[in-house]
Amino acid sequence: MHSCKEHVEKEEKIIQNIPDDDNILSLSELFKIFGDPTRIRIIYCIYKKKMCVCEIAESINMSHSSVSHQLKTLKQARLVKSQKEGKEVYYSLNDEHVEKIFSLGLEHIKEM
Amino acid sequence: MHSCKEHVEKEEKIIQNIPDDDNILSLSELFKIFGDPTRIRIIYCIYKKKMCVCEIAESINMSHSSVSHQLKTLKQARLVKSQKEGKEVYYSLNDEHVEKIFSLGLEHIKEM
DNA sequence: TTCATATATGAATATGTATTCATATATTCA
DNA sequence: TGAATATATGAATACATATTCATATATGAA
Repeated sequence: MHSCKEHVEKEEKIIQNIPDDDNILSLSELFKIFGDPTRIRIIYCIYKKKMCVCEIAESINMSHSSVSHQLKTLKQARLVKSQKEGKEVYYSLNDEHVEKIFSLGLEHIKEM
Repeated sequence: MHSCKEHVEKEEKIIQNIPDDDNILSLSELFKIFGDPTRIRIIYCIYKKKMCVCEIAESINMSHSSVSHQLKTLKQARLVKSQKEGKEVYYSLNDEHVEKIFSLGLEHIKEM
């Protein structure tokens, strides 16, 4: 056969198929957001209807502070949006892809 | 209106829509795997054809050791499979969902 | 067998991050 | 105005993890 080094030279075009650094980083950042159980739970909470921080915290049994921090993360990633109503701030999903990405993920783990 | 506490009592059914802990954890573990740029690059490498550790390392310009560690992670998550050929070990994708999850992710970041 | 190459892996290090704690701001109500 | 409630946030802590380094194993070639 041939050595590994020869392989790499012959297959250099593969490198061109890899998205550029910006896309790689954006993509991994996006998935990193979904890679935390608390954030998954929060997203499920507001999946069907908007909820305020207090409701979310009670529902998933986490501290208000922790939920607030994670909501900030989710908002910076533009996956949720917020809407102030009096004392309360209501959060809801901001992206139609979230549902699809979730269902694919669930499909995957159910087949494993 | 009504207080936040009243809200939570009225909406208790929302909790039932949240998948159980096992599924939440499996889902976040799955996305966590995709949440690292090195692993994303590796997956792109072996997206179309199997590659050995050495080829992957050269392609993404990472140390063999680092790539090997990450391949172990990917294999434990059952996203890649390996196949020994002589001195070399070839890795390839092990899941038809990966492609779909990636395309959705790319769709998302391109619209942001 | 000896050497070179390919891969794997435990340990150490460095970095990132989730949660908690204390505190600040804002709103509503008495 | 003062008290209670809802949310936000900086700092500290605790924990997870990506990479490196050193080393081990395995295969093939000389």
